[in-house]
Amino acid sequence: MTRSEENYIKTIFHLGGNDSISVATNAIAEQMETKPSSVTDMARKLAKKGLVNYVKYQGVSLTDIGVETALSVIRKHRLWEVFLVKKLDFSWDEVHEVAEQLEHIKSEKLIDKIDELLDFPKYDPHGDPIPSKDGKFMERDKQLLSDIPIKSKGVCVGVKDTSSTFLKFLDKNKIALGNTIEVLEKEEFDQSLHIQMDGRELHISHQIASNLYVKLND
Amino acid sequence: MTRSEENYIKTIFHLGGNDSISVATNAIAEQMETKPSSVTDMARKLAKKGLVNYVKYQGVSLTDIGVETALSVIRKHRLWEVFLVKKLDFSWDEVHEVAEQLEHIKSEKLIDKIDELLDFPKYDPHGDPIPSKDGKFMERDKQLLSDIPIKSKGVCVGVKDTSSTFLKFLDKNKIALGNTIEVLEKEEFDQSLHIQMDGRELHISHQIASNLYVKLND
DNA sequence: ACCAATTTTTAGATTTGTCTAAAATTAATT
DNA sequence: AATTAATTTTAGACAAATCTAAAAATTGGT
Repeated sequence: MTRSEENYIKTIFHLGGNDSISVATNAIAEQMETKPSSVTDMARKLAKKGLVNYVKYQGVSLTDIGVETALSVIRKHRLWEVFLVKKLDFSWDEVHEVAEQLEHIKSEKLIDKIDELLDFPKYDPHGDPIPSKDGKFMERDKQLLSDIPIKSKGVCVGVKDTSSTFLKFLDKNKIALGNTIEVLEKEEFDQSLHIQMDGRELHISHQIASNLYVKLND
Repeated sequence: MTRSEENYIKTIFHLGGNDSISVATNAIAEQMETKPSSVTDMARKLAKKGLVNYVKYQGVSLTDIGVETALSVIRKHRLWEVFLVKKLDFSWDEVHEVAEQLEHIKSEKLIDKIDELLDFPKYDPHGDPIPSKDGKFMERDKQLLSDIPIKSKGVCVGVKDTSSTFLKFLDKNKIALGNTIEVLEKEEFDQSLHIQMDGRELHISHQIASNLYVKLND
């Protein structure tokens, strides 16, 4: 597995989801900031290796081995992110780039030891689940803050947008994973929300609410 | 800097030393297990980038910038080795391969934080000095065990051969860096040594003694 | 100083991953 | 259903890093 192959597999997984729905050449190209013709070439190559199903003009889907490979890379990416935040005091908006490099390091022992050092974390700094060594992968029961009814209470468990600008905005407003949230009121006009977060009242736009994941209290 | 360029620079440094003596194309090729013609190509490329001095048929030497680059890669390599041993319980014969990969990760913040996490170590697990952030690099005052006079006392501070077989041999015989050493007797016939190491007496061959570095007591 | 052996370079080919521009296919619209 | 629009593939080219085989330069020995 070359670095490039791993990146394609990862992208196909992110676009096609766990069930490995067929993904369009163009979509892959756009996501990876490359050209559709390059994607076609790689699709052929990965198909020959048995990592994807590829039929001309009908997009690409991951095989079982492809999914396994994707999960292994994603596991590494997310574990490194946790490492950077927990052990080296990186902030959550700085980890992505570096993890993009570290995820390609080839050593099973290394990543297992990192996992152990971190005490087997279940989620990365953005709230995304970390696949286990054997590729199990528990998507948390969560909803967008913008989708939950008024008066409901929950805990902030993830972000949808992981861009540095958004994450820094959250930091500035002391919105962090683990914070409790109650929706007090919803403005009909612009869908903005009045919420209570860890005690203090806050007014947030729909834009923000639709990029924050909440786990409702049971 | 591509990974390949960094590996060439590192090899030229190791062969040419700090003072950047001119290194033969063939020597580089042999060390890197590649072909001389490939080295020639890379020599041109690195010369154009200002990292080496290269004159046809007269070998390659590092420029100041080349030395700086080499030290930066070596610093990363050795810090990662310390990390693997101290934080992840790798043994000293397992670290090289993985460090070969990790040394190419591009993030100044990452390596500085690793340095800090390890409390700014001065030496790697094999006793080799770790260059500082600004490229300072203190070679320890040390001698081969095979070269020091009878009755002299010192501390084991490094290994010359870092092969897995040698390191495992040392482990098996409980020879470790930091152990005290006194040379009791030298066998004229085969240059083998009777030594005292951390209290117990040991008989070691010339082969072994000529791959162990000792710092004499003052 | 010459010849032979060694080292180094050149020339041309290969692989991987990428690109552009043109052709082929599929999808959408009237 | 025919034509236009969008997507996807093909064909051919390129850069990086490597290789082989042949040519050129250097070195060593006498």
